[in-house]
Formats: sequence, structure tokens, C-alpha cells
Amino acid sequence: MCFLETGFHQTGVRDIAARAGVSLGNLYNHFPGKHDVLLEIARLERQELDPFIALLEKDGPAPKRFGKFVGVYAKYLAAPENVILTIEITSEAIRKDDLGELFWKNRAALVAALTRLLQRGVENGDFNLPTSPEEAAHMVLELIEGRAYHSVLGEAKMRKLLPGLKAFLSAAIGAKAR
Amino acid sequence: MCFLETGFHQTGVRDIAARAGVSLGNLYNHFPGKHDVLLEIARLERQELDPFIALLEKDGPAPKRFGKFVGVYAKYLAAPENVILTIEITSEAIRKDDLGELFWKNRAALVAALTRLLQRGVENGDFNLPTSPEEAAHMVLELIEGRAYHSVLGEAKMRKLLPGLKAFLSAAIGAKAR
Amino acid sequence: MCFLETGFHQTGVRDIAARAGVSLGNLYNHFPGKHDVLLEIARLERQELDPFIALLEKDGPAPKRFGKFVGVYAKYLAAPENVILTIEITSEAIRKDDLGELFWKNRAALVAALTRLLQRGVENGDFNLPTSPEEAAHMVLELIEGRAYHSVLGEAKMRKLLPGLKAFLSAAIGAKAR
Amino acid sequence: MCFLETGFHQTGVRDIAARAGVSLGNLYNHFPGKHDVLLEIARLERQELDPFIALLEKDGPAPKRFGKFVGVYAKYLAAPENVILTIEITSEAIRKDDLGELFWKNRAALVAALTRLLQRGVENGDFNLPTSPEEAAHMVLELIEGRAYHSVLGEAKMRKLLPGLKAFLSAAIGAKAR
DNA sequence: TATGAATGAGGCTTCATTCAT
DNA sequence: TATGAATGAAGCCTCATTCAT
Repeated sequence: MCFLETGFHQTGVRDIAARAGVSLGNLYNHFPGKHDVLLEIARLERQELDPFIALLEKDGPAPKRFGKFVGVYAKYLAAPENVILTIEITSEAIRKDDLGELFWKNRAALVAALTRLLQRGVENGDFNLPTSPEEAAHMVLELIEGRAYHSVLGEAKMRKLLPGLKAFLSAAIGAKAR
Repeated sequence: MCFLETGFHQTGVRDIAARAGVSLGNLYNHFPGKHDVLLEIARLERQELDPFIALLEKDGPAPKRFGKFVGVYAKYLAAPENVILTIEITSEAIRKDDLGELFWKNRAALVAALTRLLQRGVENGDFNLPTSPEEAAHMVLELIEGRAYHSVLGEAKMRKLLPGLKAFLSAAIGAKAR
Repeated sequence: MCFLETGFHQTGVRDIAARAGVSLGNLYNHFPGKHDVLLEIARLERQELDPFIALLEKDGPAPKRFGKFVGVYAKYLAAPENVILTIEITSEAIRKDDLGELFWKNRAALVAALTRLLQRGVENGDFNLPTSPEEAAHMVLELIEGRAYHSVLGEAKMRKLLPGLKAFLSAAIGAKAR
Repeated sequence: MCFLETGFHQTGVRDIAARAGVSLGNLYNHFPGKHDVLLEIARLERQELDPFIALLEKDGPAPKRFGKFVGVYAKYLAAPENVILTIEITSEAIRKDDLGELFWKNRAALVAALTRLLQRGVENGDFNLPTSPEEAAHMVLELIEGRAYHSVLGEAKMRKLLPGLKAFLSAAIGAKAR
């Protein structure tokens, strides 16, 4: 995808069309304008979250689920394409409300699932949250994303960052060794 | 600053010049090009960090310093202008190495100071870090920033996010009540 | 008809097709191209002239026929749709010969009928033409049209322009009161 | 001027710029948009009317002035460039109010001068108008224009049309031989 | 050093027309 | 015959940058 290589604003509609294998004119039969192409991509991103949500909602011990989730989600975000796309979308969402809404709707789905997991963990005595489950869920996600940005923009290796991240998060949510 | 209102790519050099009170032609006597204006802004951002670094390096009990830092830095980032500018710069830094370098140099200064504080806290038995001080420092900053993005893009209130953030961080770094 | 509302060049073939209740593709089964749609409209305009020609060719006193004709033809042209369409066609006819020919063929039919009426009037001693009947016929039509353009573009009321027009024409053709 | 050769809508801004000897970009330093180029041309057309107005306002016998005016104005309009430009402007003025206003303002100047001349002729007993001087002025102009359109679009020769036109007009305004 | 008119490549989008179904 | 998705040239306009003054 050329938004990744060139960035949304640097990419011309001709490039988009060419990469999509459509003629320029036909691109406009599918999208009202360039902006809507990004919107559609953001919409597709939503589907990529489904496996993570599914993972969070599976049965089983909360700490194990949590650890697993952190690992796979971090690895997913460590792919430059995912981070860069997120940044492009975020950056555009600042001034385009429709993108903004979509952005938060996507995230809300993830937050909700993670919140439920944390809640369950608290009820089982597995976690000792320093704040509400929902707030904690937000922060967990933000931290994972922060690490991902670091790994991509700063060219660190997520592989090396992950243990520290997990330890930090475990401490933060008061995860108990069993 | 008009990059805030309109975004880097949507802002024309004429707007930049007008806002700066310089003539268009003269802008080019000060900067080789549009990109370099952003570079200069990123350079100026560095100075804005000085007070926070100073705060981190003051004497006094580490936990108190830490708490204070989190509060003021979060409040600083909660200003939309700071978040938006950071996003604009980040987004541009993806594909412009000079900006990228600057971005990381700026952050390194903050990380270094925070690392030292955490280190001191560990040595004093105030903190119980789940990972290396430097890694922890990175994560602390990333979490604060994550919350800031959330507050600005999602229109939450940092005032309300701050207690949860502090609690989460305290738990994460094993801050001990005294 | 959308050429009226939007103008020939501002109207897309899709609009034409939609308004005509035909599919876009099928429009091209009926017309070789956009231009030919206008050509066909000009062709249809010819039929609209038939009643006026019939009126001119009826028996009866020439001055009465003439007065009647001026009244109904002026009223017909006072409808914005007729004036606008004529202007669109004229404007296009400048550079499209087929339209131009059609335009003059339409007019010739009217001129011929009016010429005959004037001729008859002269023979009967009802009119005292300052020039040849045919030339006079042209000028009569041009004046009626001029008034119509005025009424439509300048938002005057044809109702108010008509008496002056008739008086002017009567004087011009030397119509005698009986 | 390329609007003459190609028509306003068929002419691209690049052609306009090229013909004007300006770069495309610079065209937009002088005009907000394509439409405004036509507007400016209409504005310039106003100046072309000045000699005719001056002629109408000179002293001397009204019939002679009138005859002279009809001759020169008809000859002026007989130039295809003037007729075509007028048609382009008229056609555009239908849906663009600013052009419409300009169009009528231009004409009003001519009408006013001609009205005064006719008035004077009436007072001197030279003319015997069948209607108000102003109405007559409008019609005189419309008829001259009608003949001009005829001569240009129909490829008649104004030289041949002029005597008939003058005779027709003389009859219409009741001009007396002295 | 300061100015802003000039440049022209490139921006996004529309549109008449074609053609596979 | 009827459809509308596909085409890509051409549409108008913006913009970073240059340069004569």
C-alpha cells in the first residue's frame, strides 16, 4: 500500500489507483474522493482487530490470556506497516471527524474486550488493578502502542522490548504469580 | 502556529510566512525550504523540555519528584497544540531522517534524566522496577504520551485521567508508600 | 430539460440520461454523442414553430394576423425555457455547422411564412414596408426575439413590453389603421 | 482571443494563459478563476462603447446623429469577434449573476445616451415615436444587434443589411425627411 | 537583506465515451 | 436492445520555489 511508503499526503490519487490495479477514473466509481480511500482502509483495519478481540474473550486463566494478548498484539503492531498506517490515520483524524470517529470506534472494540478480561481477572483475584478496569485497559493498550512506535520509529527490536513491557504491565496491573 | 490548525501538508508556505510576519521571499532567506521550517520547530521543541529535565534532576525524594514530573509533563502534553505538533512531527519523521534523528535526540534527553531519577529511586529503595531503569523510563514517557493523545484526540479530560495514570505508573514501578 | 437549468456544457451526459429516464449506456444507442442530443432538441424545436406558421398562413386581414402573431410569438419566447434554449443552441451553433444549418432552416420556415403575410399586406394596401418583405420579416422576428431576451435576461415583464413592441412594429411596417 | 475561436467552455485555462503570454500559475495571480477572466473581458467591453456614447451625445440634428450611430454601431457589431464575444457572455450570464449585472450595466449606458437623443429628436419634431423614448431606444439597439447576429451567424453581409435596417428604423421612429 | 510576481509541475476530480455482460 | 462499470484524457487550480528588483 502506497500510503505506507509515501504517506497519505505525498501519495497521489494516480498512485493509489495504479497500486490498486484500477484506472484513475474508476477509483472515483468506488470512492467519492481521496479521503474516503483512507477512511475505507481504517474501516478494514477494524477487521484486523477481530482475532485479538477473540483471543481476549476466550475462556481460561486471565493472566495467561493477558500475557498472550500482550505478546501477539505487540508483535502485530511491531510490523512497520501497521504502525505507519496508524500514524497516518491518526494524523489525518485530527482534522477529519469521520476518520476520528472511526478511529475511536475501532479502539473501543478492543478496549471493551480487554476491560472484560481485566475485570474477570480482578474478580478471580488474579489482578490487583490500581484503577478502574476500563482505565487500565486504555493504558495497557497505549503502552503497547507506545512500545510499537518506539520499535518502528526508533528501529529497536520488539523482540527485545517485549519482556520489559510484559514485566512492566504485570507490575502495573498487580498480576500475581500463582 | 498554523501547522497546528491546518496540518503540515495542508499549510502553504505563504501561510507560514504570513503568520511569522515575514515576506514569502524572505522566508527563503532563513530556511532552505518548507521542510526545514518544521525541522526548526522540532529544534525549538527541545527547549521546551528543559524545565522538565531540570525538574527530574533536582534533589529530593525520588517518588515525590516522579509524581511531580508525571503531573506537569502530562499537563503540558494535554495542551492540544503540543500533542498535535508532536503528531505532525512524528508523521513527517517517518520518512524524513533528519526530523527522525532530531525527534529521538529530543526524547533521549528526557529519557536520560528520567532514567537517572528511577535509578536513584531504586538505589534508595523507593522503587522496585520490573525492568531496567532506562526501559522503564521509556515506558513511563510512552504511557504519559499515550494518555495525552487520548485526552486530545478523544476529547477526554487530562484532569480526570491523571489520577489513574499516576496510580498505574506507581504500581508499575513498584513505588512504595513511605 | 437540464440544458435549461445547467447549460449545455455544464450538463453531463449522465444527467441527460437520468432526466430522459434512459440508462447511460442506452443513451449512446440513440445518439452518437452529447452533441447530437442538442441537435435533436433543435430538430424538435422546429415543430414548436408549426402553430405560428399556421397562424401566419391563415386567411383574414393581414394587420390582424400580424398583430396576433406578434402577440403569441412574443409570449412564447417570453418563457425562459425557450429563450435559454435558443441561446444555448445559438452559442453552440457558432462553431458546429450542423447545428448552425438546422438553426437557419428552422428560422427560414418562419421567415417565409411571415414574408408571405407581409407581401399580402402590401398588396392589399395594409402595409407600407420601408424595405423588402423578406428583409422586413427578418427584422420583425429579430425584434421580437430581442424583446424576449430582454424580458428573460433582464427580468422585465413581456406583458409590459408587448404594447410598445407592437406600436414600434406597426410604425416600422407602416401598418395603416382602417 | 481564444474564447472567440473555441468558446468559453471549450477553452482551457492553459490556452488562456498561453494566449495572454502569462504562465499558467501567474494567470491565477491576476484572476481568482477562469470565470473572472470572462468577467474582466466584459468589463473591458464597456470601454468599447464609449465612442458610440460620445457620438450619441454630440450636438447636431438628431436624425443625422441617429443615422450615423446606427451605421457605426451596426458596423462595429458586424465584426464576428464582437458578436461572438457577446454571445459567449450572454450565454454565461444566464447563470452567473455577476456577469449578468455587468452585461446590463454596459447596455444601460448605451440605452441612456440613445434615449436622450431620441427625446431630443421628439422635442425638435424630428421623430414621432410610437412609444416612450427609452423603450424605443431598447428596441433600436435590439434590432441592430439582431441584424448583427444575422450577419455573423448567417453569413449575410452587414453592408447589404444596413440600408434596410435604417429604413426600417426610420419608419419605426417616425423620422421625418426635412 | 527583503519583496512578491512569476513559474510550471503536480494536485484532485470530472466527464464523454466504450464495451463486456 | 439495455446496462453501468471502466477508462484516461482533460478539467481547473494550488503550491513550493525562484529571481529580478
